[in-house]
Amino acid sequence: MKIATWNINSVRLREPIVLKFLTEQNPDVLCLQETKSPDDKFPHDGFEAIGYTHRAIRGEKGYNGVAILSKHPIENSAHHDFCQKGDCRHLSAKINGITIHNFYVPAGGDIPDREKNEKFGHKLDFVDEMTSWFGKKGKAPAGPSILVGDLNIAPQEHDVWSHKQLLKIVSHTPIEVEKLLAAQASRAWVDVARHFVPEDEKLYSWWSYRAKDWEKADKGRRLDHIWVTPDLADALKECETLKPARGWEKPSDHAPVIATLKV
DNA sequence: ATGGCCGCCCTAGGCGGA
Repeated sequence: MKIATWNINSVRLREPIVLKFLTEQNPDVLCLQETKSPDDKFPHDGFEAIGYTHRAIRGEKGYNGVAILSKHPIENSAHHDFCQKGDCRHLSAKINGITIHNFYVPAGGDIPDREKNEKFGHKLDFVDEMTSWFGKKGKAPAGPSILVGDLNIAPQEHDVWSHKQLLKIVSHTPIEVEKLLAAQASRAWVDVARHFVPEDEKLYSWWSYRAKDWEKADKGRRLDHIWVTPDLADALKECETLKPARGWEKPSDHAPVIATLKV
């Protein structure tokens, strides 16, 4: 099973490169974030035509939005309303007996202080709720699971271009990292990218639109993650970040991350 | 931090992204 995650920053605008990605990489499942499309305007037809005949979508106008495209039947899909905002930041689907969670964690605004910036508070509360929901007393579904998405936190020193310069920048502050690691511990989730790439090697999935030359500057962050429950760890075969996709025509600022499992 | 770019929306400046 090949599963991919990609923050697409408008699925309608970027339908052509999503189709290119699906055609070239042929994943079984693709989880999208920031689709920025209400459900009645989701571009189903192109995905249907190339074999992604099973889809779960949860979108809203203008912001957020998540979708799961699959070549295999979706046995059931569900949504958990983190922070009770009624927004579109989580969607789960059971495919081939595995529960897949697709997350778009709040970005958190600019100031890393919940007293001065309520978006930062929302982000921290969202990740706390992930920890409790997946914890022993939580209501998240049991069994083999894969958690993917734009978690908007780069936890490790070499998940950012400069650990020192980003310590006070939202996405890499110690409080965010602490909370993300707690969420990871809630089910002993295995960080798939780091399962294959040593911790002292730089690894990014996002490069800002603002850099004049994103590739040359290479000031990236690893914000997009794939986690699996420990019962799936032995099945892990490979994990790739498709960096060239960041340079495709009219790209997203995120690159897709792809994991392959022998299941 | 590079705050220089993107995409969305009651089409145009404001909001959100990170």
